[in-house]
Amino acid sequence: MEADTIALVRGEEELFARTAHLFAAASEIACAANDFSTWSRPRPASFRNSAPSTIRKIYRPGVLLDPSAAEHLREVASHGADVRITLEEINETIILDRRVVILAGDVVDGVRGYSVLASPSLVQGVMSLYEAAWRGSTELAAYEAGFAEVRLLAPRILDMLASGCKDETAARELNLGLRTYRRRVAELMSALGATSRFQAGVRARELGLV
Amino acid sequence: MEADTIALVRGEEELFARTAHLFAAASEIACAANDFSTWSRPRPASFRNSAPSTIRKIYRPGVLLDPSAAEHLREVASHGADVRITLEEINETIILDRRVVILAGDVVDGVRGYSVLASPSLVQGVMSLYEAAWRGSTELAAYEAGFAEVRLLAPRILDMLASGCKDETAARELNLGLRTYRRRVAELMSALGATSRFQAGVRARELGLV
DNA sequence: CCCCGGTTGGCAGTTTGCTGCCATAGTGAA
DNA sequence: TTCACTATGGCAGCAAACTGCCAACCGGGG
Repeated sequence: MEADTIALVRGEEELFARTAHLFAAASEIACAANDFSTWSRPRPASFRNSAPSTIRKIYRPGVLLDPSAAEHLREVASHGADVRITLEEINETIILDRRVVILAGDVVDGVRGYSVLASPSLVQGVMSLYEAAWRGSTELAAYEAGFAEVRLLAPRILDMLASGCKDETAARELNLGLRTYRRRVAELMSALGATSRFQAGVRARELGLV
Repeated sequence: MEADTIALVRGEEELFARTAHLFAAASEIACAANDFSTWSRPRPASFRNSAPSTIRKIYRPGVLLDPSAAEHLREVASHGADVRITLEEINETIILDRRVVILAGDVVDGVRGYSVLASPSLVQGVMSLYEAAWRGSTELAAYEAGFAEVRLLAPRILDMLASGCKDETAARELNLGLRTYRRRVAELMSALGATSRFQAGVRARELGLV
């Protein structure tokens, strides 16, 4: 892959086929993802012949609502990766050794497209954006500390929301004040990165929480 | 299975294993389902040794939003089945030859439970409810006639909703009046059988529409 | 004991979403 | 053209949801 090429790749299989050697050789990996389905597919161990010195990952808070996903994140973090949580919308991104950038694009016909960039100036630009996002995000452990409590109530809130009943009914059902219930819903929506209840419903379903 | 037995079955596999002979022998099948994942799994042709004389199916309007599901429904209908659409919430049900009732229950640990009833009085009761639902529903073809137009706009409405923007913004984006946009949303929600936007988001995602 | 930081929930005001009503405009049939 | 029917969208009133403010209510230190 030449240094100034922009390669368009369709599907994760092709992506990994063409970038396996880069992953294998990378000593520094930085990535960002909105949900957990991206970049998280287990890859053959053969792809990895030496542990990269630094791994940085940025996720949306929503992934923490899925217990197994949260567990996986903690696992990764305990192996030396830096995992952070951001409240902002973020494009799915991988940066290898500050030299190659992989940007996820749209899904057409069920397969996602990826752009692989190696041009130094482009990589430089993406890298600075990534750094900004990184600075604006929170360490996983710190975030989780204040998040554990929300998770306790979240499933029941989600059940109420998904049942289609109105806030007043749901609050009564959960023995909460209307104000408190709505506070919880607001926290939940912020955790899901949603700005409308419809969107929150979609994301909750995407994460398999309902 | 004795005539006055209520059998509880866990999972579709067990259900079909225990009722395959009933399906094979049935000359009249009536069923109702909210979405398309139930009862629609293709079954081995060996289960069927003579075509039932009448097949009746009731679905929620939401299934028509999924093109492939709608196509499948038309296919079934063209083979002689009576397919209808109802606006009401409806429990997943199968009635075989007016003698055996299968009612879907809750999902626990990922597998759905089913109750198989053969008691004449119970079957009678369920049957009358089914008939009521049947009378209150609309022939597929008739329903689709007035539905085609909604489907034209639905994807864009869904995109707007899923993007989290507010109605005013979405209406502008689609060159619609606010009133008309909200009318479309209301139609869509009714089609999805949702009473809140959160619920609509969940169902839209369930149907893979976003 | 008091003080503190945090949570709760009532109240009120604002925003957003919902719907009936109706004037208007377009379309097709008689 | 005239009539009937339907879609549109503005308006108004209402319902639901969001939010700031604040008083009340906890535990845990001092």
